[in-house]
Amino acid sequence: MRIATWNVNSINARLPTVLQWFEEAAPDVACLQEIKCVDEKFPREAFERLGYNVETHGQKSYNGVALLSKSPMEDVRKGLPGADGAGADGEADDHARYIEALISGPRPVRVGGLYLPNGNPVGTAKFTYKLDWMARLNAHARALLAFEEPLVLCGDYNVIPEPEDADKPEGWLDDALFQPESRGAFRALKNLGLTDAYMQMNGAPGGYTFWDYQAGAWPRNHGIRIDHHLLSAQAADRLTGVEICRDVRGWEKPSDHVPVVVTLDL
DNA sequence: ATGCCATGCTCCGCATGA
Repeated sequence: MRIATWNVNSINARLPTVLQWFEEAAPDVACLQEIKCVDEKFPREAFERLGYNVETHGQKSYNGVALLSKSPMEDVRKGLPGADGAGADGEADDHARYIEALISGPRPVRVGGLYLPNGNPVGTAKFTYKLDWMARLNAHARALLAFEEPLVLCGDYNVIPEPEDADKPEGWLDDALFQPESRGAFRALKNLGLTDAYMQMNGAPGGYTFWDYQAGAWPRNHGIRIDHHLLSAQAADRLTGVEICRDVRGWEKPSDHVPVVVTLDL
């Protein structure tokens, strides 16, 4: 069972590139982020032709997540608990950033796909929203872990966990992705009992998943590792591989993120 | 010190991203 995450930066602007990768990589499950469209404008048929069941939690212009699976999905959830209620400032949270389903099969696995808020600039409501969202994710992860089943929470976490996860960490010191509060909230997630799949399987510095479009970040390899798979113990026990599809960043009309795929022996 | 590049919409300039 191969489970992918990929922030595609607009599914409709990226469709030929995304389909090319799906035909080559053929993941069993894929979580997409930043589809940047409402459900009705998601190119559902293109993925159904490749054999996928499609669930979307879309939004106009910004954010939006999708979950694709070759096996049928059950228990589909769109939005974190509390996410469609009130945020810390009392305003309704209408960001489409989380989708989850139980992937059926001989050994079911629950997969949550997430697009964690960027949080820049630090010191604004955007940063407190990021931390508030991470607290809600923590509470939901805690509830899911109580099932003691294979669980994968993957997506664009918008957190650089450690200095080794950036080519130029000094350049990120003032950024929301590398604040002590952001890193601490990510660490708190792991401390619930979740395993960072990349660190378990490889852990070598330089496993970047994002390179900015600007300032020649890709040719200079000024990357960061911010797309992660966090695994429950029951999933981590069966983890056999992690692949960062780095070459996709060099394709024509690329996303600024690349796909990351974990393999579970389920 | 700023913008660089890319996206979608309010569409020819703005907001957002990381």
